Amino acid sequence: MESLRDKNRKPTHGGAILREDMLPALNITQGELAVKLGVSRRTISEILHEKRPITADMAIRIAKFTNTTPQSWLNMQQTLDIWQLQQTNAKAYAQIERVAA
Amino acid sequence: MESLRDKNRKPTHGGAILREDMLPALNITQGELAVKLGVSRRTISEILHEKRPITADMAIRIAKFTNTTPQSWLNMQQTLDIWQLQQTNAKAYAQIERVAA
DNA sequence: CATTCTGTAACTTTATAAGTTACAATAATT
DNA sequence: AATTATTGTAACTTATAAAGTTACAGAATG
Repeated sequence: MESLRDKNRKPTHGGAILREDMLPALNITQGELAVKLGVSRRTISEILHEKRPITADMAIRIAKFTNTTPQSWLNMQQTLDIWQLQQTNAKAYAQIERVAA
Repeated sequence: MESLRDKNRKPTHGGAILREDMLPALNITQGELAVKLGVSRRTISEILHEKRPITADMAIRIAKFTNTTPQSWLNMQQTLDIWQLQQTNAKAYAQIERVAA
């Protein structure tokens, strides 16, 4: 079974939102965006391709430029980070026992 | 003016919750907690003293052990990260202009 | 007072975000 | 079609920081 709310589904990367929704609307090149945000073109490119996380610093920059909140970007990243760790560290986490409620 | 909701106030570190609420209730030593979570005693000590962030990995470990959610711990950390960056990088962020809505 | 627990210094290892430069490939413009 | 702009990415470097280990002094506990 699959659905939009499938918990096992890989969460959305902020870069996808940026790439699919924000950038087209802004009508701006990656190079221009990089200058606006004060980062390198490479950083922008890699975020758009979901090759690196949106860090707290990047979230603040993107948020300011786009009139959104840093939290909205970081929450996405966080959800993804947790999902990824649960995949890669499943064994380690399975060893942790819950305390009695 | 100061209040609990003061936006300029430094946000709470997850370590404070752990130190003040969770640990006392659990009746467990730092060393024991470290073993339970599968990390070093030093890591626990420093988190309790708010000397390091609660990373995604730590959030998952703490959450599993205490029957809470990784998100709740990471959200706190995130809010703190953003607050701290806005203090230290204020100049850089001030340079970023907002796009026309 | 003896044992346990805690804080932290010193040091090492590992990971990774981010920058710069460069170049080939693709896309857009005239 | 030819020119120019834009993009993706490799190679390399730098900087930061999370986490571990060991060790020891001081505080707390029994």
